Parts: sequence; C-alpha cells; structure tokens
Amino acid sequence: MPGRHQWQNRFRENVCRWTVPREVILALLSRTTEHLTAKDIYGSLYSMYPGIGLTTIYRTLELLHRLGLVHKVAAGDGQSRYALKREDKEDHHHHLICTRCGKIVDYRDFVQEELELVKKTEEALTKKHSFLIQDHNIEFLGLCEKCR
Amino acid sequence: MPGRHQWQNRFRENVCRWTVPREVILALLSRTTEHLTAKDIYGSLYSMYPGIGLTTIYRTLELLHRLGLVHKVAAGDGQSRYALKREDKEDHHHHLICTRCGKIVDYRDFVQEELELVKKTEEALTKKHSFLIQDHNIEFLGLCEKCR
DNA sequence: ATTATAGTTGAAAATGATTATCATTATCTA
DNA sequence: TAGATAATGATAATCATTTTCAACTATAAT
Repeated sequence: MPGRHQWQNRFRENVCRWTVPREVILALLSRTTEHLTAKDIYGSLYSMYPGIGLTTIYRTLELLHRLGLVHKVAAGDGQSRYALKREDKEDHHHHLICTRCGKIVDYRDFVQEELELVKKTEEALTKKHSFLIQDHNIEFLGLCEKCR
Repeated sequence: MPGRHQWQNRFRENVCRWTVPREVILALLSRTTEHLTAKDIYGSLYSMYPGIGLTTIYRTLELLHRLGLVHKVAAGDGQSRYALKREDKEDHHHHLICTRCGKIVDYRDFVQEELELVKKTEEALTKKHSFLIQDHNIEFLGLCEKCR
C-alpha cells in the first residue's frame, strides 16, 4: 500500500471518509497497471470482500476520477475502464485500443515529443475556447492480433 | 449532395444496398461538421422523414463506421457521436470535449506537428504490437465555459 | 418487365452499463 | 461516547444500444 496515507489525506481534504471499500478498491488499482472495468473490479474483489456492491464500485471510481486519482477511458465497447494515475513521470503513456474486444495496451513511445506538443496545444486551446482542460488522451484505435 | 455517387459505389462494393434511410443520413451528416448522436440525427430527420427508426440510424452509423466513412467519438457522457470524415486534408482536426455536457469542439492547431508524430507512432505501434490501426484520436478533456 | 434472393427496415422487446432511491450502517468530530 | 452526516448496498429505474422477427424492397437473373 504505497500512498495510502496520501490518499487518506486527499480524501479528508475533500470531506470524504476513508472507508473499507475505498481502501480495497484503491489497493486493487495500485496493484496493477491494467485498465479495469467496474465489473473487473467487482470480480477481483469478490473473493476477498464478498459483501461489496457494484454500486459502491461505480461511486468510488467516479469519486477517484473527480479527485484526479484515476484515468477513465472509454474503450468504445460500451464500458469505461479505469487505471490509477502514477505520479512518476516515467509512467506517462497513451493507449492502443482494440475496438472489438476492448483490450487496452499502453505505449510509451515518443513521450518527449508528445509532451511538448500537448503542452503547447493545451495552452492554445485553453485561451481560445475558454475550456478548463483537465486531461488529455492520445489513442490509436484498431484491431488487436486476435480480433483482426 | 457532394459525393453521393462515390458513396453509392462504396456501398455496392461491400454488398450493401443504396436505400433511402442511408441516403438521408449521409446527406444530413454531410450538411454539418457537428458531431451528432444517434438521437440528434433521429430528431433532425423526423420532420423530413417521420417514418425512420432509431434502430436504422444505429445500424447505418455502424455501417458507415465500418466502411470508414465516419468518425465515432465516445464523449464520456455515455453516448457516441458521429461525424463524416472529410477527404480534404485541410479538415484534419482533433477534439476538445466537455466531460459534463458532451459538447465537442474541433481544433486545428499544430496539425503539422501532430501528423508527423501520429505517423511515426503509428508505424512503431503497428510493428511492436501487431495491431491493425484504423484510426486515432487526440483529445483534450475538461469543462466548457458553461459547465465550469 | 417479372420474379427470385437476400439485404433492409422498423416496432417491440431485450440487454447491459450506469445511476437514483432509500433504509441501514459506519466514520469522524466534538 | 454520542451525534451528525457521509457511505454503503440492495433494489429499482434509466438510458443507450442491440436483438428479434415479420414485412418490405433493391438488385440480379430470367
């Protein structure tokens, strides 16, 4: 449990309570780099914590997203997938998404150039369109080896 | 109706028939640069063509997407939005998406740099992960002026 | 032109992800 | 420890998208 106390504090700041479901969900997310759906999480947690409700998982994920702790990705297969944001810069990455099965592969190529471009673009767009930009996505869509 | 005959041919090649609903939907999409939901389209078409069914709209949009004629964008508000692909290079753009109301703004800044990066990345990823890449998205997520 | 064939359509029902409701329970503050 | 209130989880409700299926129609062959 790496940033457990940081999380607790982050929660308190936002008038949120530190509860068992929240801890368990964060712990699960921090153990993997996969992008999980709400049901993935429900399934993984079931053996450890059979009482947990799907509703709570959705609510918690939404909260984490609101607090900026997770990335939310719409894979185009109808479900949203979530992954913990890693603070460490080395981890910056984008997605390669299979539009048939929803599989998400992370890639980290050309990060430096991406970051420069993203930064420039973000500044320009914020001014031009009065948007409050919170996140960005660069994704490539296609078919994975199996689905091709 | 700009590319009407091209569309007809494109359809024939794929064992698809050229029907009234399909023509009407394509005509509507070609009249705007907005990103429309299935319901938007249903609503717009209703006065002109009251008989059309939502089902058909979904089916047609999926077909157009499969034929590579439209872009499909998941705005994160639960609905998919569709826009006709324009062949003309001047039109290349990406999206600024409001995660609260689903509004999509196109932008065309730094296109040249983007295209270079995209091309390089696409080549690298295709090889490395055996993906068949069909499309890409660069999008910035946030809150528009009204939703902020 | 007529017909046979397969692709299309639209209404209704089904599905599946996500959200709202609400009584109960748990966290945190004083 | 008690009280205020946020969080939980079961259930029902929403809402976008799909499936089903009988009726219809574009197209190719006759």
